[in-house]
Amino acid sequence: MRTITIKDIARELNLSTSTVSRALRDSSEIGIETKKRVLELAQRLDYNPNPVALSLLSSQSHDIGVIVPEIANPFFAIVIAGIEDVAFAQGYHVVIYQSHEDYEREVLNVKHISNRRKDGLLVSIATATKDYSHFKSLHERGFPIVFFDRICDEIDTHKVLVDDFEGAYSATEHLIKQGCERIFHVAGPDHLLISRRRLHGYRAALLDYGKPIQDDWVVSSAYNANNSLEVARELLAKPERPDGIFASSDNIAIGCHAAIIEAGLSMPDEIALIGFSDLPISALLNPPLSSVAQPAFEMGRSAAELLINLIKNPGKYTTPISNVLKTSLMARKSSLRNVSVE
Amino acid sequence: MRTITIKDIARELNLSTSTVSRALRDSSEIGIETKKRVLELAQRLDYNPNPVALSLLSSQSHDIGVIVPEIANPFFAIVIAGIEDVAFAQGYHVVIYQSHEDYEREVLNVKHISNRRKDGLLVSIATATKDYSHFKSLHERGFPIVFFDRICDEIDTHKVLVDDFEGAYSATEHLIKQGCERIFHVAGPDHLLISRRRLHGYRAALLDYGKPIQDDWVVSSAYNANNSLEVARELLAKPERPDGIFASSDNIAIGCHAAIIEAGLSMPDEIALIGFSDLPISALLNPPLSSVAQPAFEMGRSAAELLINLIKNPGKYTTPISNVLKTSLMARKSSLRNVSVE
DNA sequence: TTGAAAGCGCTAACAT
DNA sequence: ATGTTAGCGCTTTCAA
Repeated sequence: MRTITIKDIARELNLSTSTVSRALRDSSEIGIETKKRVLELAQRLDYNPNPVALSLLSSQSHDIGVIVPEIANPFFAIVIAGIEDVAFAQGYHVVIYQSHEDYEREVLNVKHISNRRKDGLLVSIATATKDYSHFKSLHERGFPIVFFDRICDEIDTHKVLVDDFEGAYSATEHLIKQGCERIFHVAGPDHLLISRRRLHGYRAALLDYGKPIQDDWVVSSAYNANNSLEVARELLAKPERPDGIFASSDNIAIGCHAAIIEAGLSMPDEIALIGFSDLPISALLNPPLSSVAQPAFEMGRSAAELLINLIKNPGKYTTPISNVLKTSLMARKSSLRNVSVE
Repeated sequence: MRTITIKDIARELNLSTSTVSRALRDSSEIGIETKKRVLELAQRLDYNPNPVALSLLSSQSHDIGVIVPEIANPFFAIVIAGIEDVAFAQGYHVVIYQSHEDYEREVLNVKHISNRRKDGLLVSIATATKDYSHFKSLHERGFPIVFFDRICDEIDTHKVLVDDFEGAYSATEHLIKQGCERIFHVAGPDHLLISRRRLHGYRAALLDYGKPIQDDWVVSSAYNANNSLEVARELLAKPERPDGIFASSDNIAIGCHAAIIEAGLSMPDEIALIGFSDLPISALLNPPLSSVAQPAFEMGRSAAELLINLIKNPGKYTTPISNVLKTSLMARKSSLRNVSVE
């Protein structure tokens, strides 16, 4: 697997490597004739500069690292597509890392990213993470970081998120307007900010509409369908069932959806259901799942733009931006009862 | 962002860099005392070897590249999890590339992988790819490649796949045994081997059971639910509807599922449906989707093992292995009619 | 047991 | 307009 280097070209053309290097980078101080000869040979030999050497020289890799909990979660897959969209156009390559919701793994990922001289980091933190020092020390060393979705409030850098409170509020409001009286919330893990904000939105809506707030109407689930399926089964087995459920994510909602069907209950009449994120699959369920749509692709784009900005202006202190994106309510059959128009 | 190098340690300890290097690698020719001092200081300074320098030196990156069409496809996400499982344990890092089913993109990915001195490549080819020369030239230069799932027959290297023919055969057989008479097949794109093999399995089963084979009972769809939803809508609008559908993948089946519900047809009584892959979501649909399960995680593990083997034994010619994994039929409500037991 | 020097591929002063 | 030299961080002969 011998690869062509600048040396090969120099030898063949009886030039020094620096001349070749300059010719290749189209430097103005190289003779037009020489330039042509170099370019032609490079072309013929299929010369490719060795990025590793470049990286060693410049301490830049033109790679940006992205840590997400799971790529299998379509929400993150779409965010990544948005990130790649911007990064690719700017000449950066996106290296994807999965924390698998595990703290140790996340720490390892961060270490890898820092050691491998990635130019920056985009991250949505793992459920298990309660200590943020691995991010903090990186940030303090001046390493460009942007948080998205599952952000960390303790670190003063750019963030991209949606208005979780408002999204949750409108989802709950929607259930209220559909005539639901016993609205439960299947929340995400407590310590994640998004879980708490969505919970607060749920509570605020109930409060505003004069509905009782019952602590035992809120149960918690991991952000995946397997876990929520179990949680929902228990919920539905209780004597006092909900007649409406707001799930903290679509994955959670999908588990609830399956549990409701399994229990032989009708949706939305006996139980109305709404999720959060509007995954592509949601509209294809039976009945189609209502959800609070998040602009995942746009979130990825925005995060990448902010990060690249940070990378290109090193040291320059810029006030951290928190870009809060809008959600929109997608009301579908899983929650739309035949009530008088709102 | 100054980072600690071997030089810093050498200076501080009044040693040469080579001594430090040797001490760090626990060379036997270094005094026990010196070793201790070096190790301690390295620890205290949080020294991390620069992998970029190592990579330039050794032409190895300890990275392996994986190209998949889309990480948003849960099948590939699971395969990747399997790959990471093996790679991680062997000290390799997995760099994920998406072709987005696009040929140009795939070529770029291959180029990146080769330029960046990745140690090997695992790949499942894009739908749009009809020319394999980018893989061929890499392979001819001795670069380790293993294909999985969407393999390329023209290149003589390790492959990991499932028995698509048999899986498709048993799915079709299952529909026949459920009493279906008009079994349609929503196939994948023609030129993909997996599509063709599944189509052949479908045909073979019909033939064996003395059922007619009708060309217009086979329609083609991209491997995603959006496209298959449209295809299925057309199918169901025709005067002579199917009473059974075998879809070439679960994503395709999910679109069909939604179309069948949308058309108000009952599943499995009016139309029985079965897919291929058994994605995690499939069992959660309403009605739950029957499918041919593929061991995706195992496929990833096997592919990674074969690749690392190839990497560790460079040049050594080994007869290419095709590891064909078993599928298993998951019969669920979308196809299970109340017929006498098979 | 340790050090000096060369080199991986490339670029950027600093010559000429 | 082109060449020489040094160096990015590290390992590895070769010397001592």
